[in-house]
Amino acid sequence: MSAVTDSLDWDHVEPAAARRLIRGAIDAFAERGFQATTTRDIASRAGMSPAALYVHYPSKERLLFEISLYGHNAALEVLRSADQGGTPADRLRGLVAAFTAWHARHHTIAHVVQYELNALSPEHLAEVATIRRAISTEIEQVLADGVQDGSFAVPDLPGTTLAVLSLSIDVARWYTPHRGDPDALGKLYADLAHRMVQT
Amino acid sequence: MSAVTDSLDWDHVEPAAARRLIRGAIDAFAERGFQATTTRDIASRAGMSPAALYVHYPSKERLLFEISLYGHNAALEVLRSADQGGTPADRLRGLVAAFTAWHARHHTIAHVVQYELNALSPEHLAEVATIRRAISTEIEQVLADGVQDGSFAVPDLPGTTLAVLSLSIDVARWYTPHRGDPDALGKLYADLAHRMVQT
DNA sequence: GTCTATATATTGATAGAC
DNA sequence: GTCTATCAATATATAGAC
Repeated sequence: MSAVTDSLDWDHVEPAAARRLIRGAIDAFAERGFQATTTRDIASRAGMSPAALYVHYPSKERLLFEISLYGHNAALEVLRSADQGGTPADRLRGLVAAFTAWHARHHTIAHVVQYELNALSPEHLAEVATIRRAISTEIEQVLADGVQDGSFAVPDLPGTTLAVLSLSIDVARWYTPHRGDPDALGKLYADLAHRMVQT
Repeated sequence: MSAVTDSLDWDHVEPAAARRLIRGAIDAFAERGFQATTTRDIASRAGMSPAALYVHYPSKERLLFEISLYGHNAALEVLRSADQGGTPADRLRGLVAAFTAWHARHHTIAHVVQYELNALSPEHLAEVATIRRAISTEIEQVLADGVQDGSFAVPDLPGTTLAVLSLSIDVARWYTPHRGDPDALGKLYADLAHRMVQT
């Protein structure tokens, strides 16, 4: 995984105060949830007064949207970068390993991305849902390719796609750094996902 | 699955007003999350004033605890009832099918059970965590038995236990009734889980 | 662009009548 | 056991000085 596609340091956010707010919001949302997080808490983590937050973002929801949008795009990019060609088996293993490791390595933002969707406005949710469909399609296409060339047996393609995605996504629910190396977890899950579909 | 062990109609809660509060709270917590749910909303769903809630429960958190405790016990009971003996493969398939179908059929309460843990008080969380460990042990033991008799190949027992649990638990995140029959989903996931570990 | 101070709304929970 | 009325705390967001 390249350093660029895995970059989640929010260096593109300017000025630095806005970046501190994003980082503070991610930590707060992941720890306590969107609704339980106060703007005072976010501002405090960024080292400023509650009022200063509104110079950079018009609402708490907008902060969540920026995080969710960029996080979803980062996850999609990781998947696409991981598709290195080769047999469907190789490709599936690469996708699952990368997607799983991403959810472990970036478990804080991944938690916000996967479990705070219902706090988004309907318009913002729709925008994020487009990216989620693209993520799902990446997995489904590889499974379909494996069925096509006979290397996979998948009686229920949508259901199995969802199951493979579930495996990786649920990592954001339980992962903490003390639970092991993200890449090792990625390899384990790549193996398990491959076994689920191989002929 | 017997009607008794799958019963989640809260008939044991008396009087009826308290039962209406529990049911209203489950729907509200699942729809909006614990923090975003107001006591007014819960009372309104139960057809009473906000003040009447406190006659039956001392706090909003206590309502969540009652739901979480009973929900966890119901999930554990479903797992234990599903262990009908036989080969490790038969037992694993039975456990995964039942546990998955339960999360689909009772996706509303399952969502509260799985995703509102951090809203519990430390004491209440500790009580629920005991049940969660028992649930995990049920799966782990069957996998260990399969390794023992040579029918399963599981290089990482804790990691694979977590992966099997993830598959079922994540159902509570995405399932809605229009996404298919709970029992059919259970059978699909039983098959996928079995393939993950079979030699 | 940050601050202090505050407007305005809403929250969880309580008091007291019936 | 339910109600109306309300308290006290806290929330998001804004006003205006610097």
